[in-house]
Amino acid sequence: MVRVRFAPSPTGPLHIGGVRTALYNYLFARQQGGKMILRIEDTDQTRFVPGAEQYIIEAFQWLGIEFDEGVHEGGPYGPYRQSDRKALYRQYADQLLEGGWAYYAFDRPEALDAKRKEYEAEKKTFQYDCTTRQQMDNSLVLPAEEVQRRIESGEPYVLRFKFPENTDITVHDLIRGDVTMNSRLLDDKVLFKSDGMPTYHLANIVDDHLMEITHVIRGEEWLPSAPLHVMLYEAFGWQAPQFAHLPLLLKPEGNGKLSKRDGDRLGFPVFPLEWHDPKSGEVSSGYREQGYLPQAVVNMLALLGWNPGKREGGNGANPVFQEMMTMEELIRLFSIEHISKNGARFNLDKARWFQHEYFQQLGDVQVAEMLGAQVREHGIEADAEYVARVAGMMKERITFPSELWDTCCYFFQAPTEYNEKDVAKRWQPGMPEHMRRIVEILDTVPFEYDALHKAILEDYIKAGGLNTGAIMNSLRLAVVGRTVGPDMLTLILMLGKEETIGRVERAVEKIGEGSERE
RNA sequence: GCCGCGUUCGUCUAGUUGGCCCAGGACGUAAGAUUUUCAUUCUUAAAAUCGCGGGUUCGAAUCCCGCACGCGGUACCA
Repeated sequence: MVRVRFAPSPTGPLHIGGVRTALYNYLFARQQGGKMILRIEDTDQTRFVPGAEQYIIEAFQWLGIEFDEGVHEGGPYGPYRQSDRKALYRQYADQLLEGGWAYYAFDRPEALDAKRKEYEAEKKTFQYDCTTRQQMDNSLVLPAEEVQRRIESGEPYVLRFKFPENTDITVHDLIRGDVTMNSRLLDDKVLFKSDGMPTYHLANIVDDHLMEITHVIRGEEWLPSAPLHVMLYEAFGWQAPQFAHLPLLLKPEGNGKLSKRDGDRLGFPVFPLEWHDPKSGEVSSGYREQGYLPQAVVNMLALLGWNPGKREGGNGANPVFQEMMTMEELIRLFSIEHISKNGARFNLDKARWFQHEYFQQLGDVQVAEMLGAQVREHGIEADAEYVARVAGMMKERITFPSELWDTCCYFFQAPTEYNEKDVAKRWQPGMPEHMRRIVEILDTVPFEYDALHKAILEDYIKAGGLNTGAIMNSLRLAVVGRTVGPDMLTLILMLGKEETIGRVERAVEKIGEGSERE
């Protein structure tokens, strides 16, 4: 039975890189018929941010990434928050101590800092490892009685992992193959802190084992510490899970991994949900609040570092690839083998494209409801059936729900001003007279498409040798206030005879001869 | 510095056992068609000497070696 976990630490909002990691875990678990677990890794009490855990849960609910077990779901392997598991870790640390895999270290943080500075001055880097631990203040060099005395007197200490001196440690990674590092280059990581909490490394391994995790799918930033984890499993005599280290998500331009700063600077969210920082009061934008559909975010993220391979039925010489995929399809098509090894650069244009595609897939009823709500927000009472017709007609030009009102507003209210550039370009001398003639036509000809088309486009414009673009765009300007929008006659029919005539007359009055304005 | 990972169109990528690849798709870009306008839609185009340099081979994006560059790690943070 496959069991995977997503294990964030509640130090702030969830980054979309983290969302992608969780998504891949989820897709894999679902496809394999396994379980997906949410574990909160809050062993660093100093970095705890209130609200972060709740934010994480809410984000996944919005995205449609479901957990089978976890802080919010409960489950047979709980508790799922490491601070609630605190009492559990010490015995495992002791087990390591007994087996000679760990030792007490009394060095104070200040002493270690000083040591690092000292090395730095000589352009070297200090590392607490097999080459230096003999010179440090620990149970490897101190007499047993002295160690005992210091512990009993309450002197603070940490427990460090004791790496064997010169052995190659190989991590088998599902994405990268075998990665080998020599233990002499690895430092004796702290496993148990002086505050009585384990560090990530210890807690993570203990919990993964206890929770019977079979596959660890996590970010590439963990690859350098994977040998430590492998050694830890060996020290405990436990079977290690399979590892898969995901490529990083890179910023859209320049170098480095995607950060909060980039989002703010380049104008796109790096968080699924809007986040209000409780300490600084700073607000960071979220995909949800910007109007992105969760399906679009999921689809876009899934393809950043993974692809489904060739589409079934595509011909060999010119393969076609599928990009639009529902969560169900992603689950069916997902495979660790198709995860790429190199970092993926985040692309805002592609994200917007997905959003447009998914917005088009929304049902007409749903779009009508969105539009209806915005109409009401502007204090306008409109017939539901009319709103639905407008929504159906305008949907294809919309990417974000927030654009709905702006692109459809003239269906519900007459323009109060006329776009200056459009006036300058289209409202040529003599235009008021043409508009008056069109008002006449509107008033006398049967108010239906074919009749209006014949009377305006053919009899008046074409037969009169007039410029279609100039007249029709001026008419549009008069009716909607700018020169964008759907077919003019359809629009007129939607608005009704009186409303249209009223708008044209008002425009003539307000714009006048146009060219003489100001 | 040291260790590790990576390197195919501007971006995401296909390419899994070397020949069907003078490298395919998508986004973006450009042009055209459609429309009275904008958007949509459709068609077409430009766009990678497969990081560089050597090898192996009849034949390499695909195998080997070296180099360069980028990224990650190097905390009593995760």
